[in-house]
Amino acid sequence: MADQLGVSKTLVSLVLNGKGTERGISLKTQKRVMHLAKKLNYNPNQMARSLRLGSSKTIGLIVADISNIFFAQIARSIEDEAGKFGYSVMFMSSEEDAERERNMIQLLQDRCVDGLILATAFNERKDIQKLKEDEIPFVLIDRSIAGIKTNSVVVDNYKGAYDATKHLLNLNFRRIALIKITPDYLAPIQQRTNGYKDALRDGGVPVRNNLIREISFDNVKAEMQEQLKNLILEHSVQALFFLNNSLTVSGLEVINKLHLRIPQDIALVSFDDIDLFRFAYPPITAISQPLDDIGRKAVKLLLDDIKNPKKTKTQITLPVEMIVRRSCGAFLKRPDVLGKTGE
Amino acid sequence: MADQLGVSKTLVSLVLNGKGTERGISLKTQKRVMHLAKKLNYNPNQMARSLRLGSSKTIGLIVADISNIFFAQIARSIEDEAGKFGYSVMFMSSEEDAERERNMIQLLQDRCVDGLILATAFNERKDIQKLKEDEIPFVLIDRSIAGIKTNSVVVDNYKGAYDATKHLLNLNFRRIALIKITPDYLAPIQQRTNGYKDALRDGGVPVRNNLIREISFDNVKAEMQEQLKNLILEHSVQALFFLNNSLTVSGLEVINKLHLRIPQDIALVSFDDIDLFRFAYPPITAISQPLDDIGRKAVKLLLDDIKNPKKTKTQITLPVEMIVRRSCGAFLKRPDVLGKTGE
DNA sequence: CTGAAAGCGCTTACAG
DNA sequence: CTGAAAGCGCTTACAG
Repeated sequence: MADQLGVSKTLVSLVLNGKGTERGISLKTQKRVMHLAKKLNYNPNQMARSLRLGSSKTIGLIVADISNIFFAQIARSIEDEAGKFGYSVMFMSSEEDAERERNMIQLLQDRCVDGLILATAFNERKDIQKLKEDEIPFVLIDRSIAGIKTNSVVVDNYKGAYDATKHLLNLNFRRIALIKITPDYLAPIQQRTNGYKDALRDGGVPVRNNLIREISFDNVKAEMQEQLKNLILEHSVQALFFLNNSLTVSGLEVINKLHLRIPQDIALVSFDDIDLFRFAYPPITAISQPLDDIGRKAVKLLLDDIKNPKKTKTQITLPVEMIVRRSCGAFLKRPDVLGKTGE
Repeated sequence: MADQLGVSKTLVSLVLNGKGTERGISLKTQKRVMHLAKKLNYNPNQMARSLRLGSSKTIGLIVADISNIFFAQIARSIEDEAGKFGYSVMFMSSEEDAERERNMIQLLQDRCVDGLILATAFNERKDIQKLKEDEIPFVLIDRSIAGIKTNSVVVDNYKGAYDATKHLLNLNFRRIALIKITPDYLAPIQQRTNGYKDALRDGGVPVRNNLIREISFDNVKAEMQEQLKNLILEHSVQALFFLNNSLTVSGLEVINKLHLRIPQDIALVSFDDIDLFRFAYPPITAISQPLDDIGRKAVKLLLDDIKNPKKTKTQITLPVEMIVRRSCGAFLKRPDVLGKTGE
């Protein structure tokens, strides 16, 4: 510590925290302190600081899998936005496992994060309720939990799915399968499923439950193959609606392996758009989400909440956009396609 | 604190840290402590612990951009491996900016990380030298720094680039351009460039410096368009070798826009393989890197170094693999292609 | 077998 | 205008 100056650490601390003038410390002394601090490249130990202040200037981020481009991109914007306000971020991947997530939250709390951003795998209110009771600031992204008021920034899943399904319907597809991921209690999955069902009904097409399939998060490859084979070969499905990007990628793989042509043999739409879909053959029609915005808004909400824990929580729903490419034959509309897909 | 038991916090601390028996605390007391700890869901404050112990069980990760799938995947495996040993990871994106990176290292040090994993943007030995002097454990990934012994895990860039170029040569391409990113002082870029040059020379093709182009990290889109146009239209380039995945993606975009066919009008190879390339049309031939292995090995090296700072540093070079797909016409070898590409 | 005390490096209420 | 002291929540050397 800089008692090389013959002053107390109190004084140094005061000056370094910008409370110099406020506390009436002579400008001369302030200058001296600042100067030496710079020269010594002195930075206060954040650990000690945090311990004293009870705030670590760190936020925790838990997502299903940081290597999924969807979350990676959100993580990037969170890091960026948080950084502007002097916050660092610690990330963890829950792998859609609630128990793992519980541990991670504990870990993060032990590390005294000031707040949490969660794409939570929790289905029950209980866990979230606990967070509220513990009064740790947090905001839910991507997935909200029904029946409990929290900060959240999600996307209009219902509309996205409705639009995607309607798009398929407009192109005269009738046998449209839905491929979702388990755990399927997650809000977005349910909302998307509802959008699909309602669009079907509104289009006069009955919802067939055997065209709705679930694939588990940790065994996508094997199950996808099985399900698609069954769906396409035995249930004459004409179009596929995948509920997230990894599902679509994996589906694409299987379709290739089966030597099926898109959209002639099978059409498809993806919820969640990634670079790959622009370059795939053919380019994939997808519902695109405003990832940067999700991250940015989440940080804003969180920092507000940290500063002002008593304020009422706010729910943000961001719009999605359908990017029509060629995986449904939208730009083709050749009679043979139409003929084939009509029922 | 659990003085509900009528014992001292010394005792509690001892028991919780597994030093109970070693210190001869009665099993009965130990049980009682453990029990209450569980019941109260008591977890020691890591902040205080770290302050006392001088170790935070946290590692810092700095990469150019966490949203690049290349780094995201490495981050995932780092998180995973580190987690197994009770370490959490804090990440930051340097955007290839050395000054930014310097700040981040400082930030991370202030936060008392136990060690650093860096895909560094530094070109000078100086910065790395400083890390060594400060005796903060670290390991370099993806990029090593010439002339200084540090822990590092990188990939055989020279061989990857050599193979890719030779592959192109074997298919009778002669006018092969190299697209790299600036800053181009980064070791991998240089090594890859050398691999390209040597393969050319060994194949009896002179190295033409005007076929080697640089694109800056923060302005890829605009520059790519300009460079490719010039290269293809004015320098009759037949094949493109992109030095990383974002370059390739951006290149693909421009090629599409120019309505050029791959590989008939222009062939290409990418260093670094991503999902997209399997599904692109046509699928892209690429040099694939063992991402998980990079992350895992980096963590191992780092934890070793933390435990044993005096040990000599170790350099790991992992092999790469060329995945031949169809962007060079490898599977076609139609006479017209061969004829067209011969010089 | 168990506990009182010191100290990790800060910040801030209090006193002068 | 400046400083001594307490305290954030731990761990550990020391004493009994």
